[in-house]
Amino acid sequence: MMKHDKAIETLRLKGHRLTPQRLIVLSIIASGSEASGGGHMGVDEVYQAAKKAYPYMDIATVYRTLHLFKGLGVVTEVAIGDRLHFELTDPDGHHHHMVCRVCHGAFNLSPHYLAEFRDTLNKEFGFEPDLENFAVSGVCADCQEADRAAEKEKEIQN
Amino acid sequence: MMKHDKAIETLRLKGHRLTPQRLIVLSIIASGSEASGGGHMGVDEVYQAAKKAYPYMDIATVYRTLHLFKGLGVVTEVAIGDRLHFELTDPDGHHHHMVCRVCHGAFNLSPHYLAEFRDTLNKEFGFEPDLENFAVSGVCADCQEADRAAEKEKEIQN
DNA sequence: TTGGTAATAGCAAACGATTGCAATAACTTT
DNA sequence: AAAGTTATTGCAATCGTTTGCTATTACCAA
Repeated sequence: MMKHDKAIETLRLKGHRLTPQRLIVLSIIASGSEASGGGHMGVDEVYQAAKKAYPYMDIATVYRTLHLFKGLGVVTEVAIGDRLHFELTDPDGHHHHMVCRVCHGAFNLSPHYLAEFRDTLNKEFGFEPDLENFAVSGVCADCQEADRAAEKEKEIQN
Repeated sequence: MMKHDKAIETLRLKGHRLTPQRLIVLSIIASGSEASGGGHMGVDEVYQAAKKAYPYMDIATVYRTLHLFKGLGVVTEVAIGDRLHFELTDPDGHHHHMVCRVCHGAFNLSPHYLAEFRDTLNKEFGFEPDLENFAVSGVCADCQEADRAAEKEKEIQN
């Protein structure tokens, strides 16, 4: 609710137009961030929901709107299993993600785990990393466990 | 030359067939890694070169071959500005990349800068990150400098 | 050396994502 | 309130990449 209004204000301040399509996408992302699991929404998920509210909605508009919001810092993009997902930007400061390559789950990662890494790249190479939308791919604890169990199963069969 | 033979051996050992297409792609990647700048090759770059050696070469074959090689550890994939690039895997141990969002340049990053980060994720969350193909996006020192110069230029005009 | 078989190549269609373009509609100005 | 300006939309074409299918071909065994 509050974030909603702030996002709309941001749009106006930067001279962008307040179209129904943009408001729809915004409200979908906002609701998605509170309901269901994780808060991330896939682009098609957003598109399908938007079509319900406004049947002429085009997928290109969804993409353009999400990228606009991303540029304004209203939403955050996170790549989950090679597909783009979006969520409302965390107002309490950015967080990062660990994305499991097996189950495609996304886990939050506090920024302080990366602060040192950023410092090092800065000082050693003068390189300024984009860590706002940072996500590491890997395998989560559960999937590692499941994998170990499957390995054992295999051994028994031999 | 040497890496070449080792890669071919790896193919055979894992039961993959030695097709002319695969040998062509391998030699192109190998030559690309030595010549020109950086050693990374874009997929289309590989495709165009492969067509010269074998005109019937298909882009799908190039993709499938590169992914096969990647799975075997023969080549390393690095995402440069949202496009996939490939290089022969560094035999002296993996290295990582810093990719500049502005000039699309890729800079090598020694693995020891990430060792601590991996340890932390492991211990804190049980998460095993995929750092073999790790690349951070950001802005390199030169482009930061150019950006600052452009800013100054702008101020003078006002 | 030949024949059998399974992996692979080539083609075309499909995917998710982006872009060019003409028509529309949100904002500004009067 | 109406007209003008310009951003934005919807559509279709296109991008880079992946996938299903059938014909081909590398490899193994006889």
